This record gives sequence, C-alpha cells and structure tokens, in this order.
Amino acid sequence: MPRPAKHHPERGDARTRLLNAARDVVRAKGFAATSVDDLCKAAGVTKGAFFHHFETKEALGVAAAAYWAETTSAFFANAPYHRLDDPLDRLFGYVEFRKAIIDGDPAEFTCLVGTMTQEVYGSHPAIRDACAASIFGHAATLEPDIAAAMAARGIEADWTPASLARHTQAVLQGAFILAKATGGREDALDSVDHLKRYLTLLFSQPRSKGNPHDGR
Amino acid sequence: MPRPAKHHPERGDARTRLLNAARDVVRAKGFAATSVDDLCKAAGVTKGAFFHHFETKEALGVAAAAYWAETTSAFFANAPYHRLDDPLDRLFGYVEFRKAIIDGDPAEFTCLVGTMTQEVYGSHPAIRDACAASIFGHAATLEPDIAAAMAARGIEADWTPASLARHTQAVLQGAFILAKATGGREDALDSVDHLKRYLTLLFSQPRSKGNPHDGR
DNA sequence: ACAAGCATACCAACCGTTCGGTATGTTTCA
DNA sequence: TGAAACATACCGAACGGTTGGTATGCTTGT
Repeated sequence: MPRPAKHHPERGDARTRLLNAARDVVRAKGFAATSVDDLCKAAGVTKGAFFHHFETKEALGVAAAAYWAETTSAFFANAPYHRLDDPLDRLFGYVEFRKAIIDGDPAEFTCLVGTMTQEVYGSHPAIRDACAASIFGHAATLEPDIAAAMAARGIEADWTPASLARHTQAVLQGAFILAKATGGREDALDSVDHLKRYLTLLFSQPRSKGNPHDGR
Repeated sequence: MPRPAKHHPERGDARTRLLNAARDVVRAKGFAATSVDDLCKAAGVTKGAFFHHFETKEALGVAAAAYWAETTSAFFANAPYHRLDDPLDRLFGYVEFRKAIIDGDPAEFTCLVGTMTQEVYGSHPAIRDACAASIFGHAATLEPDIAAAMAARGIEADWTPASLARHTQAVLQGAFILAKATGGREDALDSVDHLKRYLTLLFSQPRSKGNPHDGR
C-alpha cells in the first residue's frame, strides 16, 4: 500500500492546515458553499482528521474566526505605522496600510469574518459571535490613537472614538463588497480614499492651526 | 379533491411569490444555505412550479437580483426627498431616508444584492453581475444631485460624483455587516451618521458662505 | 502499553434536478 | 360556433450525487 506521506510535519499539523484552508476556501466560496470535503482536500487531510479536531462544521467556523482574529491582530501589531510618533499619523498610517494590502484577488484581501458574519448571522449564532469579537476587537485597537489625536488637537465632537473606529471598519467591509461586485479594486480604493478625506476633514476642523494630513 | 385556488391571480402568481420568498429567505439565511425546498415552502408552491419558472437555482438568483433592482428603484423613486428643491438637500434627504428604513430585524432592512454578491461572487458570476448592476445602478441615481450640488457651490474636488455615490453604498453595505454582527442597529446608524458628517464637511469646504447642513 | 493523531469505510438525510402527468387557458380554422 | 391543437402553469414522486457526521482501526511518540 503506497501509504504516502506519514506524519511528516511539513509546515503545520492537521488542525492548523484545516484552519488555513478554511481561511482561503471560505473567503472564495462562502461558508455554506464550502463542504467539509472541500476543506479536507484543500488541507490535504481526511475527514477523520477533520472531525478529530472539530466537533462539527460550525465548530470549525468558530475556530476559523478565532484563528483569523489571532493572526490578523499579530499582523497589524507588527505593521510599521505603529512606529510613528503622532497618534493621528498612526491613524492615517493604518488606513494607508489597509489600502496597501488591497491587492490581488478579492479572495486574498477581503475579510473572512465579515464574509462569514453576513452569511451566517442568523443561522449560526456561535460563528456570528466569534466574527463580531474579531471585528470589534480589531476596531477597538484604533480607539486609543483616535482619542489621543482628538485630545492633542482639542477636538470636541459629537462622535466617540469607538464610533469612528467602527466606521472605518464599515467602510472597509463595504469596500470589499464593491470589489467583489466589480472584480476589481478601484472602487474599493476610492472608498478608502473617501475615508481618508473624512478623517482629514474631521481632524482639521475646530480651530485648526496648520493643514495636517492632506493629500498623500 | 380540495384543489384550492385554481388559476386565479389571487395574491400573485407562483413566479412572483418565489421571488418574494427568495428576497426574504436569502436575506435571512444566505443564498447557498437556502434550499429550493425552503423557497417552495415559503412561497407555497411545489418544486414543479419552481423549475417551471426557473431553469436552475442560479437562474432564480439572477432573477431575484433583477427583481430587487426593480422594486427598490421604484421604492426610492417614490420617496419624498425627491420633492426638495436643492440638490444637496435631496442628497441629505436620501441619506436620512436610508437611516429611517434601518428598522426591525437585519433580515428586513439589509441589502439582498450586497449579501448575495459577497457570497457568490466567485462561484456564480451570473448572479454577481446581476447584483453589481443593481448596486451600481442605484448608486448612479445619486450622481446627478451630487454633481449639481458641486456645481451650485463651486466645489472643485479630487473626487468624482460617481466615486462619492459609490462610497455611500460602501458605507451602507458596511453598516449592514456591523448590524448583523451585533444584532442591533446602533452601529449601523452611527456609521451612516459619519457619512452624513462627511458630506456636510465636503460641501462646506471651498469658500463656504454659511454653514449649511450641519446636524439636524 | 497507551493515548493522541489520523485514515478508511460507511451511512442516512438532504440536495438540485428531472420528468410524466393534469388542469386550464388561447389560438386556429372549418 | 365549436372543437381540435397547442401553450402555459403547475404538481409531486423519484433519482443520483453530495452532504455532514460516525464507527472503527492503524500508527506513531512517549
């Protein structure tokens, strides 16, 4: 019997491979349209391995959302814009960074948890909650810089750092939908540019001294 | 045999009933997770009727997107904000109208074609194209008012009416995702408020005379 | 030796789709 | 006028393939 590759640990165990497969396949086909067999094939494992690590398909969805939260938060935490001194510079650095990673196929740059939320919010509350935790957890990482930028510029607003942080995520999620609809990235990038313009206007409002952060 | 209602067009024919059912069920469960049986049950018809009117499930998806485009464009065309004189007032009236119809369950106020786009953009190009036509067709209806408002206020911008119109749709689509994630409407409404604030800032920019359109 | 990690084989339910059939118009033409 | 010929709308049982899930056994590292 040509039992091929035994247990070689070539880049990750079965669980991690399944999680990576879920990230890729679900972004391309959606959660419901992705079968367990699809995932096993993509991960190069069998169904036995799948149900050894995950009780149900829904449980994999939850785990995939959590895995997404972990990996993306590490990814953003290491991004270079954090080294900027001014909080507002860091905020614009974040948006610019988000623009920069809109590249390639939509399946490569769109958001797993945003996609899953929209699909399963009614049928799989456990997955929805895991996705919500990822989205709002990520948004929350922007709040300190927004709050600091407001304080530094003496901005009194009728909006909160939290609401602006969440708005940035709304724009990004919406931009992804536009990209999926057209197959291109232009409309998505344009929309993020509008977000940049909004931030520029917001933070040069009250009794502005100079004209920070316009253009590139 | 209690064969009930014969061929009377009482309350719509089977095709329309299926289209309405698709609008409701797909928004609640997603396209892939909605079975043909689900749709038939919701519409009160049999599978025979389904496949008499639609060649495949995908064909129903395309028809549902077209039906959505028709019904929503009629819905917006009849909205009261069109009676306002100033183009910018009409633009704000549109946004306020969008806010007003964010009510009830997410399955009732979210966008069918946005949901379907995200789910099937890779697997069902025909549905994706129909959805894209609906989204961008709707966005295009905003362009004349935006262009007129820019002209009336002498605004020279590095953005186009088309890109701003599409940005409004991105914000709305993103707001729907936030609503689905939380189960509530607050974050969605907040995000649309940020959009309102953006428009206010944009149109009071160049050499502003008064301070039109701030707050309520 | 033994449990964790994984593979093979299998199942019942469900999926989209097909198809033979009925009931009710609508058109054609003598 | 009227009846044959055809078209449209709908029904519902059945089919083959796929689905998520299970039962069980082999293979490793410790």
